[in-house]
Amino acid sequence: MEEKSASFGFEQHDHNVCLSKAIQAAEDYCTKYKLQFTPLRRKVLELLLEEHRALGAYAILDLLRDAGFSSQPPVAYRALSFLVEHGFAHKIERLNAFVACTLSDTSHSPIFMICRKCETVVEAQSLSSNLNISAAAKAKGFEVEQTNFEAKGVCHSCVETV
Amino acid sequence: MEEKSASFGFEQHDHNVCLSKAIQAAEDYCTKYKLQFTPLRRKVLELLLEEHRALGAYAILDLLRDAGFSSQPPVAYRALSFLVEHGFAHKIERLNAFVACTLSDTSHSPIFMICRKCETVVEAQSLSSNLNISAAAKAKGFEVEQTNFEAKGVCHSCVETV
DNA sequence: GAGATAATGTTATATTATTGCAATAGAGGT
DNA sequence: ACCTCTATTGCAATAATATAACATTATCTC
Repeated sequence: MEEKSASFGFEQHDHNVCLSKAIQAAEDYCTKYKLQFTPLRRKVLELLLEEHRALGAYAILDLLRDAGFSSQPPVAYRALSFLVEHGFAHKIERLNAFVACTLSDTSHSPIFMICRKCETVVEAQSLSSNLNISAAAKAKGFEVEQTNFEAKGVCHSCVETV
Repeated sequence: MEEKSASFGFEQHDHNVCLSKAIQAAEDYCTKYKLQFTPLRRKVLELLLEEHRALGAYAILDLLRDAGFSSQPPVAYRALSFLVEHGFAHKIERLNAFVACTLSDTSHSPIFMICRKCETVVEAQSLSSNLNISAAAKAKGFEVEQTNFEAKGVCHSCVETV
C-alpha cells in the first residue's frame, strides 16, 4: 500500500486519494459511454496509477502475472490500447512505456516531463504551445490530429541531489 | 535520381540541391569539429535525405546492403546515432524511425509534422512553443534538456485527396 | 611507423509489439 | 431465462526494433 506524501507533480500528495479518484473517474466515464471497464483494464490502470513513472508493457505483464492474470503480451497491449484510446493513460514514446493520465480534463494535449534520474513522469497541460503548433501547422496546410510533446530533463528533487 | 519539384515542406523544391547542400553542410561541420564523416555515415545521411519520410533502421539496412555495406543492425544504428547526436538527423519517436534534419540552424528544438497518409515528415522550428514549455517546466523546477514534439495529422496535399 | 583511439564487422541476444485463432464473457433482443 | 451477436480474453507463434560483446580494420597523433 502507498502512504501519504508520495511524490507527484514533483510535489507531495495523498496518493491513495489520487489513485481512487482516477479509478472512479474512469469507471464513471465507461458507464457513461457504455465501455467495459473490465477487471483486467481496471487492474492495468491501477498498476499505472500506483506509480508516477512510465511502465513498459512487459513490466505490466509481470505485475499482471503476480495478480493472477494471463501474462501473454497481447493481454497487456490490448488493455493499454483501451486505456490510451479513451484517455485514461498515455504512451511515452521516448520510453516505449505508459503512464496513467493525471489530468481529468478530457481531450487535452498534454506535455510530459520525464526526469532521467528518478524516472518520474509528470503530465502538464500546454494549451498555449498547442495553439502555437496548430497555428504553425495550419499555415502549412497541415491538419493536426494528435500530438506528443515530451521533455526529458531533471526534476527539481534530482537537481538538488546532483 | 530525384527530379526537380519533389514535395518538401509540403511545397515544391529542387531536391538534388537540397540533398547536396545538406551533405555539404554536414561535411563542413565535421571538418570544423574534427568528426569523421565516413562513407557509411555519409551514405546513411544520403539515404535519409533522399526522402522526406522517416526511415526505420531496418529499411536503411536494406538500402545499405544494396549499396554494398554490411547489413547487420549495429551498422545502421551506430551511423544513425552519430547523425542524431550531431544534429544531422532526428529520430521520430512515434515511428521508431529517422529523418534527415532540414533546418541548417544549430541547436534547434524542432517540431515534426507527420502525415499519416503520405508519411511525409516535415520539420519546423517552434521557438515560441519551446520557450513556453521551458517556462512551464521551470515553474515546477524541472530542467529541460531535450524535447521532442511530434504532431500526427494530414498534410495539405492529402487533405485534398480525401 | 608505432601505439592509441575511433569506426566497422559479426554474432548473438534483448526488448518491444503484432497476428491469428480459439475460448469465454457480456450486451441486447425476444 | 434463452439465444444470438459482439467484445474481450487466452494462447501460441512470430515480427519489428534495438543492444551487448568482442574481433577486426581504419584513422589520428606522435
